[in-house]
Parts: sequence; C-alpha cells; structure tokens
Amino acid sequence: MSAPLTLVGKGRHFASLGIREVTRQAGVVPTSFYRHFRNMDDLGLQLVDELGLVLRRMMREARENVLQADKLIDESVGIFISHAQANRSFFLFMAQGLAGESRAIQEGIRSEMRYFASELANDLRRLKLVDHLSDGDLEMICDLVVRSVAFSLTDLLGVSADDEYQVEQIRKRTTRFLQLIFVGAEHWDNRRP
Amino acid sequence: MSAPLTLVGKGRHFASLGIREVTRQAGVVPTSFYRHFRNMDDLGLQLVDELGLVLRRMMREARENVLQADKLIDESVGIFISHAQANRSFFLFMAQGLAGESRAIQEGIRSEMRYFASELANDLRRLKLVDHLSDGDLEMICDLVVRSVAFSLTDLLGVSADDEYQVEQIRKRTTRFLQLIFVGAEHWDNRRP
DNA sequence: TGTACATCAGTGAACGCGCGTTCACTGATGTAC
DNA sequence: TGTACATCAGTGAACGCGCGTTCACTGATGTAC
Repeated sequence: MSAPLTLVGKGRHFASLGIREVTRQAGVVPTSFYRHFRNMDDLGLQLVDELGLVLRRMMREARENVLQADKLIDESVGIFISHAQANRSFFLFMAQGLAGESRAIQEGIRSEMRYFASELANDLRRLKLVDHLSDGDLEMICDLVVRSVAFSLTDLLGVSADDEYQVEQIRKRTTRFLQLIFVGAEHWDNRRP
Repeated sequence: MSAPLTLVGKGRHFASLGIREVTRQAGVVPTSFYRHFRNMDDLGLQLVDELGLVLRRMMREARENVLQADKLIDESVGIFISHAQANRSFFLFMAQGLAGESRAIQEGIRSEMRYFASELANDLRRLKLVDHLSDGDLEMICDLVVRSVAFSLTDLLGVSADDEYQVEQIRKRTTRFLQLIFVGAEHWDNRRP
C-alpha cells in the first residue's frame, strides 16, 4: 500500500498509475496485486481510509499541544505543516483525489474534510471562543478554515520540503488567512442581526 | 483541442488521457496529434492558455455588471457560477491541474489565479472599499477570496449542473464565505496596528 | 510432540490488446510570378 | 488569368512494448487432533 504513495511522492498522479507499475514499485509480481485489491479504485479507497487515520493523529496532537487560546492559530498551523511534511505523499494523494477520477475517492476525501471541520467546531465551542455564533454559522466558518488550510497544503506540496524560506512564507500566509477569518467570525453577528 | 476537454467533462482525469484516446475523440487519426502538439503536456499548456482567456472574459463580465458596491458579492458569485457551468470542462481541467502531474501546468494555473487575485485587488481599490488596508494585506485578502471561490468550484463541479437545489446551496455558501472574509477585512486593521 | 490439512501471499508463463511513435503518402489551400 | 510550387492537416500501415487479467503453481505459516 505504500508503493503507490511512493510513486505519487515522486510526482506521479494517482489516476495515471497502473497495476504493473505499482506492483513493480512494491517489488512484487503483478498477479499479487489481486490478492489485496480488486482494482486501482479499490486501492485508492483503502488509501483514503488510511488518510483518515493520519488526519486523526494530527488532530489529536493539535488538541494535546494547543493549550492557550491566543496561540491557537500559530500552533495549529505549525502542527499542520509539520504533519504535511512528514506525510507528504499522503497529502499529495489527498490533494489529487479531490479533483480525481473516481467519484468514490473524491467523496471519501470530502467526507474526511467535513469530519475535520466538525471536530474543529466542537473544539472551538469547548474553548468558549465562539459563543456568539449559531451552529450553522460556526459550521460554515470551520468549513472555510479547513478549506483554506487544504489549499495552503497544495502550496506546501508545490515547494521542496527543505526550502525553509518558502515553507516559512506559506506558514505565515496561512496563519494570516486564519487570523482574518477569525476576525471576521468575531464581528460576524453584527452582519446578520 | 476541445477533445480532451470533452473527455475531462465526462469524468476522466487529464493525467490519464492518452494520445490515441484524444485523437479518437477528435475523430482523427493518431498521427495527426503530432501536427499540433509535441506531447500531452504541451496540449495541457495550451489548454491553460485558453483557460486564461475564459477567466478574463468572466472578469470583464463581472466588471460590467457589478455597479453597486453593496451587491458586489452576490453578483460576482452569480456570474462566477454561471460561467463555471457554461465552461464546466474548462474548470474541471483547472481543478485537476492544480494537483496535476505536470509542474508546468500547475504553475500556469497558479499564475492565472494570482493574476485574478491582483485584478480583484485593483478593482476593490478603485471602488474605494478598502482604503484602510495596506497593499500587502489587500493582496492577502484577495488571494483568500480567490482560493475560497476556487474551492467552491470543486464543489460545484461535483454536483450535476441541473441539480438546482445543490447549486443554490453552493451559491449561498460561497456568498457567505466571501461575506465573512470581507467582515474580517473591514476590521482587520484593529488587529495589526 | 507430531502429523495432516487449510489458508493465503506470492510466482511465472501466457493471452490479446491498445499504446506511443515512425514513416512515406495524399490532397486541399494559399502564394509567386 | 493560369501555372508551378510550398505549406500543412490529415492518412494508414507498421513497429515493438507494456498493459490488465487468467491460470495452475509453490511454499510458508497457522490450526486441529
């Protein structure tokens, strides 16, 4: 299962991978593929499941480390970036899958993102940071946050992992995006009386 | 050149298209491909150029139709959605290319988005809506706007074009995203004194 | 403890097929004199 | 106006190759008695 990720990490698109290619990378005969997966789509879906685990691990780490509310954004973005670097191939796969060929994979990734957004909403409620917002508005705001971060992900995956200057730029920019969104959230109820 | 777009419109991923497949769709013998393009990447780059034209046309229409500042968001989102529907395949190609195989295509699409963001910044300046923002902050905000809209695009392309209910949901949601961002923009200077 | 059997990941040969790319070609259209 | 030539999109046959998938197989590991 790590073979396709390796190939994706090397710049290939998941949609263009073939069974022989994947098994070759895995150092195994093509026939073995069918012992584990019905076809490439099936493989993709299993990768989405594993992606879910990676995201949950990331979320847990964020929860453990973000203690003060005022550092929330900075810390979270930092954790996100370090996880994205550590699981580059996984996140590349995720970015590709969002506009991918298989509707099922697309849906899987979307649903991971929705889950992520709803967990974020829970956390913000728990921290009592968003008492003035309705559930619907909070959900919308968390969705926007997750999307912005996901888009930053594609920036991050576009630059070399050890280009520290660029990575730092992306970190700063993402942080500012989130700050802006939260400034909007603070003043949101004024707009919808 | 419209043949690959047709295939993308049918749910295929550009990265998985072959020369024979494209020429077959175009109703032409495979050899003819080489009269026009060196390879699939070359084709992709030419599509990016054409995509630029589509975006510019959309921008022009938005400029002509958005006269009152208070309707700016509603109108722009409406125009965006109708163009996205009218050029579905083009925008699918764009969404795919962002995480695609070819670095050159990726860069091309990114640069279109940057151009779009900077034009938006100009327009907002011209309308005197953002006098309190520094150039850097304005640029950041416009970037976030463009990204949010681009992400909504992938939502839109995921639903059937004639599912009016879903399209309307996406329209509303995108509008709210932008409203939130602009509320944040209004109060932004408070945060960075 | 030893024997018999089930399970299952991986093997290797074989298949027919569609792929990208080459080549010399045709035939329509535009250009020069 | 008519003739000669250049340009260029499209043709069709051919090539070698890698693809997905099938099949009967091997050999290691776990389980039952």
